[in-house]
Amino acid sequence: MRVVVGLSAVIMAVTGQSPRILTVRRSTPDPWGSRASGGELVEALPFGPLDPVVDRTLDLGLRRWVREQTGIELGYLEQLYTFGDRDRDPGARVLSVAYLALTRQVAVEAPGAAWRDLYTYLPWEDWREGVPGLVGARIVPGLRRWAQVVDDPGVTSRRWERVTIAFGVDGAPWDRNRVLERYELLYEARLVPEARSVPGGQGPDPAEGLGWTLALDHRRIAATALERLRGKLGYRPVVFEMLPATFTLSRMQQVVEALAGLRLHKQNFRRLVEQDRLVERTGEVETGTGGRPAETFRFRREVLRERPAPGVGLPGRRRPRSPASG
Amino acid sequence: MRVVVGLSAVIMAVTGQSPRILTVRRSTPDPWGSRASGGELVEALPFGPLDPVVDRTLDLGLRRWVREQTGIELGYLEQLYTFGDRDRDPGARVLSVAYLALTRQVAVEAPGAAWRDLYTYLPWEDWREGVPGLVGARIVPGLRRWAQVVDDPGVTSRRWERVTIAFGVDGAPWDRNRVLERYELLYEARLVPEARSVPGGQGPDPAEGLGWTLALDHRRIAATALERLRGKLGYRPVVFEMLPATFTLSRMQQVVEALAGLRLHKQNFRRLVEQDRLVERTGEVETGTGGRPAETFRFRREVLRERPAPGVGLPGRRRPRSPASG
DNA sequence: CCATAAATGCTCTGATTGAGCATATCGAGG
DNA sequence: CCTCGATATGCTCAATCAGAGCATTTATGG
Repeated sequence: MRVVVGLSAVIMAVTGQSPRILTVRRSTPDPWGSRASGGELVEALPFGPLDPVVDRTLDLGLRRWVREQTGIELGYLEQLYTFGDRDRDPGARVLSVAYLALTRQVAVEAPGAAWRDLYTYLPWEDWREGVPGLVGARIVPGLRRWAQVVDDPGVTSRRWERVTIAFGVDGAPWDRNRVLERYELLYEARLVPEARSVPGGQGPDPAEGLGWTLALDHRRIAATALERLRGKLGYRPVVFEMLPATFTLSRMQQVVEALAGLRLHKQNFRRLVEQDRLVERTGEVETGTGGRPAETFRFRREVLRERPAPGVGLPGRRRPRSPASG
Repeated sequence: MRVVVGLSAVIMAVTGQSPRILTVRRSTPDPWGSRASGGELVEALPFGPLDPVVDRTLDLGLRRWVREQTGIELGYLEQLYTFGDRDRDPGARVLSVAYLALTRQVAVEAPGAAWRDLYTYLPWEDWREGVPGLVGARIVPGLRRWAQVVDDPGVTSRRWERVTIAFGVDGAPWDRNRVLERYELLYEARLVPEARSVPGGQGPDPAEGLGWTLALDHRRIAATALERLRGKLGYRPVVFEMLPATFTLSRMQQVVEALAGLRLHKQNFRRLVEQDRLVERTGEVETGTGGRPAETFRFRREVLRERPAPGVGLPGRRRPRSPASG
């Protein structure tokens, strides 16, 4: 059996309050073929083949076809994970090396390409307005059922433990970084059918499906990307890849909140980034924000030489204060 | 050009004070061929092909051939990175998916296989006895030269900035997690020739080489593994994968120190893991340690449901106290 | 001029970290 | 039996930090 290697990209930006990813439309049965194959069109992450002769490195290969397909010249790029389950794509053994790219949002002229709100696909990850309704309404019940349908009590309890840890049930805290674990639980419990199991799969899923689907296992790739990015926010200055050269602290906070999926205390956020000397004032102000004009800042590169792990300092490193009951 | 996919494994354990990795001997020119190819023998990470028909997932494929080749049944396993530079292996386009496996040390009977101290290959990463001598003696001078040989002052300053950040020069702090960055700098500066550039490459490098070499880019893979593991120590209970079911806190500290490459304050270490309820007492003691008997502990699984990111809490999150001069 | 909306400044308190001093307990040697 | 050396384990102190909330400044729109 022949092995085919492809490269997929999660290209992320933040517009307004939304974390966005770039998607394209591809035909269902043969995502490798061109639009001619006549199948149904589904939304997918941009992906392309590795050219083993031309592309000196995997990174360069990805940059090449992203440029060719969308006109975007990628900046920050990082390898995420290589997916290669045998039944991923029936027919051939497809290995797909997934990448995460961060960018300021740019217009894309490619046909079929669009920036979509990431939480459209992973709605349970957005806690900015509090616990998302569907966690209590559908996810937890669904997962409880999944844990309980098996006869073996050992399996049930192992499954349920995973649920509590991943979704913060039963007094466990919500860990914003366990994005992939959550996705995989939902997948195992068949609450988020991947596209191959839902031939029609476009738009919000019928009946049981949660969130919108993407082709193949692309939603899993998106989850991997979000997990990586959330983790990295805290110890590498990646936010700045998604901000213009100068920006207000409010804007910066907005971007962080969009990615972390939670609200932050404004004054503390400001104190942290200033005290950590992650940014410096430009001296300019930005007016017209509806209130007092905001000073603008820029990333202070020198921080890289001053602190070991410069990042934005999100909450949650703290031990929960002694719980009432053990 | 045909693409070949292989799987390599960094199998780690800690014996005594040493973090070890499992290595095998392979013939130089054709690492894929069997021992018959007659070339020189070099040390390499264990690796094997992906069987696209048999192996349902990449993980399972790796577990399969590790079992077949070494008899080891792997436990904790995590994908690290996929290496695929074109000139990685002259001749074919080789894609190698690298994995990190953690284990308690076990005897391996496979011929040519051996447990080696990881710091044999990356000696500058071990700060347990203070700054390793070769950092000041050879690395920093070598990198300074590398930064300065170019004419373009922009290049020089960018190179030097990378050096200061990666190696903690010029007042910058040493960041134990930037393992890969350090390796890549040394590689670019040709201070750690990879095996293909050193046909004889076994044993401590002659003249300029730092540390022992491994076949191909396997030393880079080992660096990637160490970086990942050091990072994860702090927020996932991975140490326990490398400890027996019950252990003393001193032993646990020893393992953490071996991996993190630094010494920890004993009383604080103990306070942290106990206070974080990462472990619980077994009630037993272990005698014969040369002093007061040590109580033994076991991993407290429930911590996963109590804290968002349970790990061992290494130093370094704190801001450096106001430096004498800005 | 007044109300509203942001942006920014500051304070308070409990936790948490980094260091160091002090005590307990075992084995070996006299 | 007593002392010493080696660990293990307990506890305290001060500096720093995180989480919350109150207060002030400066725009814009009646």
